[in-house]
Amino acid sequence: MVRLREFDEQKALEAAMHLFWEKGYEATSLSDLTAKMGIQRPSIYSAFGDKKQLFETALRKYAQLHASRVRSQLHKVPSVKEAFRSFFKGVVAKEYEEDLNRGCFCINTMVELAPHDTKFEILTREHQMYLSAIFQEAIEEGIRSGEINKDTNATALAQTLVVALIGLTVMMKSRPERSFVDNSVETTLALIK
Amino acid sequence: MVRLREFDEQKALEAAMHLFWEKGYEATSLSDLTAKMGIQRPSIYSAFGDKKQLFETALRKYAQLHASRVRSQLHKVPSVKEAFRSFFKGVVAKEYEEDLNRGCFCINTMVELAPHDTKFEILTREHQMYLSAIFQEAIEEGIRSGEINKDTNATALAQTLVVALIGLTVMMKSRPERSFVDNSVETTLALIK
DNA sequence: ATTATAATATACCGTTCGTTATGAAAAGAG
DNA sequence: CTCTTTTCATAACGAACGGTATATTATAAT
Repeated sequence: MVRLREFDEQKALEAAMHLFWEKGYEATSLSDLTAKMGIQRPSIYSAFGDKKQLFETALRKYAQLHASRVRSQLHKVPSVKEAFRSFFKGVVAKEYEEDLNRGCFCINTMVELAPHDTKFEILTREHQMYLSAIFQEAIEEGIRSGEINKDTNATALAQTLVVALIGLTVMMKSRPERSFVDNSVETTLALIK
Repeated sequence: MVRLREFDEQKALEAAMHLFWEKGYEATSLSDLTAKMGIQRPSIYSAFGDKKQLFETALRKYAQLHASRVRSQLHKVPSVKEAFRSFFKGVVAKEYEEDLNRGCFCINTMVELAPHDTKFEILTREHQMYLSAIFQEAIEEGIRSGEINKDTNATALAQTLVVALIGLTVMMKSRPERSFVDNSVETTLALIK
């Protein structure tokens, strides 16, 4: 039992995550990975397995970070309606600030891998379900506090907001005029009554 | 001047379109293409140029077919509201009927290529703008006929429906329970008042 | 029938792909 | 120090990639 690992496994994984996030699975080569992760090929294989396994590990890490980020963003403001508004506006603002348009790693994977790989179909579906549950809890809290109409179908509304979020994120990859997404956000938020 | 082309160029292009649609750009190889198109590599290059050019031609063909299909679907029923309902329900039904989940070729390209290739950023954006214009015209017709509230912002509503359509199409790639998308469709359609 | 031209089919090009065998370097255990 | 074990770096593996040179086949014009 000797010679400890010289590289930071979590740092290397984050580098891989950002690379797969930006370029997708197929378009990311092992040469890209070794360059950005700062380690050699055999180190990748010994620490993370093959390319698909590394991708899966990176995606799981992303999903965790993303879910906790969404959860905290939604509870930053006392008003639920304002929380959703600032959340959606934040997503839009962030995407328009960046030069490169990475969107959401999970959504990218839903498009690239989910249709041909059951493992990623399940993984991405469960993440969306989790987001939907987060949304639903916030909505139900708004109903209890009287901020949201009490005959609101919280489940259906949460699911609709998840779909809208996906649509927005994908739409922004084609860089439409800002007004397009702004209009869409405002119109969608009007569903929270 | 001599020896006419033995293969049907449009048939070959359609085969390429379905292949790129199903697998995306990177995951589709020239061997896949020659197999499905029924022609050899040099025939592809002489008739369609390189892989990227063939992809672009296939996507343009898809966009034309898709736009005309959407337009006709939206004008099949006299009531605009019912037209949108049957359109969205048709999209959902079709996707759940199929074994393989291809989604929309243009949306797939928005995710895979638009962020890294300006040509496809523009091409996919313009298609979404065109769809939005088709939606908007239908909404305005509904306003004129009195079926839709006259203080409706037709532009914003059309843009919102496009975003919802994208979100639905992508979400279905993870094969969620049918109720998820059904709820989402109904809630979104409620925006047309 | 011969010639010229274009489309086919075969086979191969150099690269790059994901993966791994090999050996040197490093460090705790005896 | 010596042994043992794991990590690291180099380099190579076969396979598949996108793309093309070559030669054969087929046809319209002369």
